[in-house]
Amino acid sequence: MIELKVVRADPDRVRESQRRRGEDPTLVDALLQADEVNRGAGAAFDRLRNEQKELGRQIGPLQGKAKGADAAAVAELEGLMARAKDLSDAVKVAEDERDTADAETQRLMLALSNIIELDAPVGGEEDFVVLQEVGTPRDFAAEGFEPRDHLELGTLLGAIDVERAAKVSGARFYYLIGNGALLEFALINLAISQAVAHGLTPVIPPVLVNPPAMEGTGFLGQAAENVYRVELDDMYLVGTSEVALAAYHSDEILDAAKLPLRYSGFSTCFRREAGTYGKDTRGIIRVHQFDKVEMFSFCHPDDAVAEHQRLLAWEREFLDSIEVPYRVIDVASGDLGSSAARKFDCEAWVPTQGKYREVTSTSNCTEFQARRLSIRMREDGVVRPVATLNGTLCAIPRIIVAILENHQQADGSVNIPFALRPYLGGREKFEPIS
RNA sequence: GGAGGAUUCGCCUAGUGGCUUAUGGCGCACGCUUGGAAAGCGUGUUGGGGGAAACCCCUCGCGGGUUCGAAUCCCGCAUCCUCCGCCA
Repeated sequence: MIELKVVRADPDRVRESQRRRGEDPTLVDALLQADEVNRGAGAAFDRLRNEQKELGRQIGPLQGKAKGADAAAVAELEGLMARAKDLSDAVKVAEDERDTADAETQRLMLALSNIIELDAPVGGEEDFVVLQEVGTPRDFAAEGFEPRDHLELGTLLGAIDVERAAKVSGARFYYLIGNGALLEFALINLAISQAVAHGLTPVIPPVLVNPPAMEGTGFLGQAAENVYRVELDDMYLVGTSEVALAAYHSDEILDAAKLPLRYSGFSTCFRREAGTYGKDTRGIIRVHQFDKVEMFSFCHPDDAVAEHQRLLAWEREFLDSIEVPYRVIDVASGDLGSSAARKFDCEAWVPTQGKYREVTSTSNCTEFQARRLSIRMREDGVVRPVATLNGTLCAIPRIIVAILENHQQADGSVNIPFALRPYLGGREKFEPIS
């Protein structure tokens, strides 16, 4: 959530942010009104409660005197008790009113998305700005053969089996087998060693989390329909290890001098992919379950923009090392998640689709998640929220798509990028199985 | 799944209904002392909200209840520990 003081002091800025996102700007006005009511109710409760406590302090000693059969004390006590009784009722009513007003304010606070960075391009999904293109797509026509798509290649190589996965789990599932499984392990090893080389702490987090963790990271808002819920136990399967990494330091006050704290989480990710019927039905581009190495940083809010660039650079380093053409885009305001103030995606070239497809994504969530999860820092005695940022290092299926399609040869074999070879026993290529 | 125990400030801890405005220690910060340090002494040290300020309110795992008044009594839940059962 954003800071209530900002909403009070500069409501126009928040309205503009909502507008650019294509979300409701009148939420701001509803919130301001709820806040007004809430503060009034809070002050009323405080006053009554103060009076009640003061009265309570008089009753105690008086009861001692009254026991000594002091008639005046008994009379006074009766008077005080009568007033205290009335006050008690009034306090309960005031407390209910305050709680109601507070819950409404809180509800609206949680409904507001993060304030976007003003430099982000304005518009919808198609209004992104291309920041950079790296590498050149191969000219398969010039090479004299028609490229196979990743599923055909994966099947030839004995690396991917979606037919049997459909039998076992249904649509949008897959087996990585043989070379496919080995490729995943190699990718993870490469990603983690790069992360460790940059000083990130590797983490294997839980993938089943409780409601506050999910809510705090911002995935129960507009993204809720894509989250798997384990109803019997009131838990959620994470769609990204970002959830477990962000919540790792929840309810903590970190030492500002020790920031940034950087982690790289490896976990399985689960996504319902609701509302994507008919999209990417072939292959493993859009699946319900996949493994991913994710970077996560808790940093000083003043450093967040620079940290965002750092995460982007590390994403690019990984893509460079698997030698596929890609571009970097600045995601438009209407396509940001509710937590993100700014988002950059890296999209790898997919030859058989003739276009770039998202493979990694990095978001600056500023203090939005930290407020919800209560992750703060102490700096010169002052306590304030940290900034959180996340970025994909390697989302397995899409990286596999990019590698298979971009490094394929006419005979159906696939050259292994140099950086991966050490993690595959020095092999240079995957060959079709007989 | 069953039975017991625990949960108070960064850590340890006192606290069985009203002088609790929560005790003491460790740690930490600042100061005094010192040639310098240690020790010693003094002061400060949970978060959050409201208010111009004085100050007020909330916060003793969480949620209810009893009461004029709850860290304290009652009920429910969560987490952790021990034992039993089951199990990778």
